[in-house]
This record gives sequence, C-alpha cells and structure tokens, in this order.
Amino acid sequence: MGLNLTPGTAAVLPKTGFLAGASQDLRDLLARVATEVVLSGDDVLFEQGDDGDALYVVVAGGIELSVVSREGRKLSLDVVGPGAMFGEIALFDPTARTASATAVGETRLLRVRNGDILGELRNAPELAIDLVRLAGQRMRWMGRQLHEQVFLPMPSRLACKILHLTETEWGAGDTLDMSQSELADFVGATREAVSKTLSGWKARGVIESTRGGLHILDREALQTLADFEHI
Amino acid sequence: MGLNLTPGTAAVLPKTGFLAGASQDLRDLLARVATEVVLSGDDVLFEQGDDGDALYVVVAGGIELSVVSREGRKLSLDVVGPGAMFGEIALFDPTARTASATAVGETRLLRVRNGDILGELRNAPELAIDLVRLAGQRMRWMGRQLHEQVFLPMPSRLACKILHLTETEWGAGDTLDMSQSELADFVGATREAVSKTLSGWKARGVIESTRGGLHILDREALQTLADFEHI
DNA sequence: CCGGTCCTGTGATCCACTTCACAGACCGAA
DNA sequence: TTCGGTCTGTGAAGTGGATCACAGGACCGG
Repeated sequence: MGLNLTPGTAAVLPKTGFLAGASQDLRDLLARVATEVVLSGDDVLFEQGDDGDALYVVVAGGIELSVVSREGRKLSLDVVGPGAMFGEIALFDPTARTASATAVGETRLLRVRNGDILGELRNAPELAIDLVRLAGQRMRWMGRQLHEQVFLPMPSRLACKILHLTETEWGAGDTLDMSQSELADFVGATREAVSKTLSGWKARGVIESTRGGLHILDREALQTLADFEHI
Repeated sequence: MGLNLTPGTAAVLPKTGFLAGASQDLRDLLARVATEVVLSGDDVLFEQGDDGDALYVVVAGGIELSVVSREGRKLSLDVVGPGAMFGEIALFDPTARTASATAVGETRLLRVRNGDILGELRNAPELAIDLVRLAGQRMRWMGRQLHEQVFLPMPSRLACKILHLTETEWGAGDTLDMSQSELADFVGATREAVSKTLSGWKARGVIESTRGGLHILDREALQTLADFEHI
C-alpha cells in the first residue's frame, strides 16, 4: 500500500477525460486544494463500503472501479485513465462508497477532500454546475451498464466491453492487454464462457489473441456483434 | 394524453419523499417557477431517447420509470409517488432521457424547466448542494439496481422488488396492486417464472394472492428470501 | 533444464430460466 | 347469461451459460 502524500502540484493536471470539459475555475480549484497520492499496481485506494470523504482525479496510470457481491463475485465496471475524476458521489453524500477502486500499474492521483470543495462551492456556483453535469454523465453511464447487463446476451456484452476498453484516448489502440479472466469480470461471466466466444471470433478473423491480451482485426464486425448477435 | 398546464401552485408541494429532505430554499424555488402538469393513467410523460429540458416533482398520483431494449423488452425501474423528484439528469446534461416516464393513475406533477433553475443557481449555491446530494442518492440507487440485477437470482430480485414497492410512505402497507406481468417487468423475468415462484411462497404461507394483486403475510420471510435463497 | 504457476482451450454435465402451449378463473360488456 | 379479454397456474421442451474436469502452453525463478 505505497501511499505517499505531497502538497498540491498544479502543473500536472492533465487535459484529457472529464477535465477536458471542466471549467478553468474547477481546474484551478482542484489544483489548489489537492494533495497527491501515488499507488503501485494492485494497490487498493478504497473499498466498497468504506466511508469516503474525498474525490480523486487520475494524473497518470489507471484505476479500476468494481463492485463485489456478498459471496465474493466481482463485477468490474470500468478502468479510468488520466483526466478522469471519480469518487465524487461521496462528496455530497459521504456514506459508504458504492464501488472499490484499485490501481492498474504505477498510478498518480490528486485527492480533494470533501470540506475543501464544499467551502469553495458557496462562492463559486459555476463549480456546482460543473459537478452536477459530471454527476449526470456518470448516471447516464451507469444506466448504460444496467441496460447492457439486463438486455444483452453475454457475447454482445463482451464485444461492448472490448470496444469500450480500447476506445479510450489514453488506451492502446486496437490491442487490449487483459487476461480472459479479467475480461470475464468485466462482462459478468465465467472465464470459460469468454474463452469459448473468443475462440469463435478468432476463427472468423475478428480478433487474434495472445497470452494475456488480444488484438482487434475487424472493428466493424465487433461493432455488429455488440449490437445484435441474437435475432 | 391529457396535458394541462396552469401557473405555479405553491401551496400543494408535498412534504414527503425527496422534498422532505430538501432545503426550504429549494422548495420555494420549485414552487415559484413550476408549472402544473396533470396526467391520467398510462399517459406517457416522456420516453427514453426524448430530449429533456425539465425536471418534475410528483404532487399526487404516481409515475413509473422504465427502460426498454431495442427489441421492445421493458424493465421497470421504480414507481415514484408524492414528493419524489425525477428527470433531474436532463437539467444539466440535456441530452436524451435515459428512461421513460408514464403515469400510474390520475397524477399531478410540477414541471420545472432547465433555464429557470440554472438562473437561480448562480445566486443560491445552497441549491446546488441540494441538487448534487440528490444526484448522489440517485446514483447510489442505480448502483443498487445494477447490483441486484447482476448478482441476485430471480426469486431474490422478486422478493426485493415486492418489499421495495410496498415500503413507500405513500404505498398501501402490505398489499401490492400489480399483476404478475407487471411484476415480471420489474424483476426482469417472464410472467410464468414469477407465477411459479409466487405459487411456492403462497404454499409456504409467505404471501397470498388475488387477481391483480398480492398481500404479504410474513414480511420477515420475504426479507430473508431477498437476501439469500441460494447458498 | 526443470518444476511451479498462471494462462488458455474444450469437452461433459447441470441448472435456472425461457419459450411454447394450453386450461381454468375472473371480469366487464353486450 | 354468454362471450371476448385479461389474468393466473402449470406442465414439457429448449437453451444459454455456469460448473466441473482436465490437458496443454507460456513464463519465471532457481
């Protein structure tokens, strides 16, 4: 758990992800009151159920957000990269965190505490609008997750996730470095099921795969697999 | 589609649901800029995908929120009663609505337009905090939905929904007036599956059922069914 | 080079739930 | 009262995906 805090470091704020759309006021505020957090791979930042009183911005590296069931099953929701902000629910509703956050590789974050933002907010209502817009986006995104999980069959969900995870601006283009077990956690299925569907796609020339990763050959095809597959 | 608009009606704001926790400022604002909307049963207020630029507060009656798949399958999310606020995502992120809203019986709503709130917000940052807290609650709630749908087997989801739908302050105590088909939409399962599990519970004396409704006999038992059922 | 350990591929079986099919039961309207 | 329509109950068959079981690579440290 290599936690390491240093005073605010304004210059490093990335200009991608959510922050790209944030107002300069918000960027300034974050830079001013934030402290830095450094994690190395698989470090746990917080866990579902913890009391949270801070929000985070990714500066470098990545954070995986996931939820777990009482029996220990895990569903990965997303992995976010530089510029992303997360944990902002806790800001205004500081009860148990709704997801766990773990580092993916060497990661640097900015941490902004509850009280610091709340104080600024009273003077700068523009900030509030920014934050609520973010909340809206997050909600929209959660709705999409729900929709996928409920309505789409496993293979379509798999295609969706592969596309999503390779579409990030910080991501590695058409290759995805992730074992089939990890993918299974994202899709809400077993490793075996993922393996079998990937085999099929490999045979059809849609993807090719190596140990611990895969490469997209035909993005179009994946797209239609994500949409239909049934019918 | 009996839409009927009249000028603001401050006195009628209910003191239940979300509004119970809202600041007086927010209540005042809502009362001041709202217009009234009256719907009768099964009227559609808006549909998933519509462009939305207003938020609503239920004054009397009820609104069912639901999402539909491309093939027409429907998943009901919730039915909200007096005091509830919904549609607030669109306020700050006025793109396509993420759910459909239809009236359950004779219903009266207050409608608050996008611009009206945004204007007030700049003078009253407390309002923003209220709204973001609401967004947090909504997000938490959506997380729970996702959790249920992904991790719980059908019978547990059914028990959860029955409990939830009878636990509202405006609800009818231990009876639920809803056909098995409607229940199935809430649970994300078929009518037949719901019928069969309900039969089992009826045999064990947990509930009793009539045409178009059911009555809870043993709430405790339902509670444990909602938690476990598997293991 | 060899023995762990983590990955991948694939069959066999099992199970929850769906789909299909049909028979009553109830309910309002003609 | 009888006749459609909507609701409920239940059985038979089909199916997507989980579970179980193993075998063969890939990579790593010693």
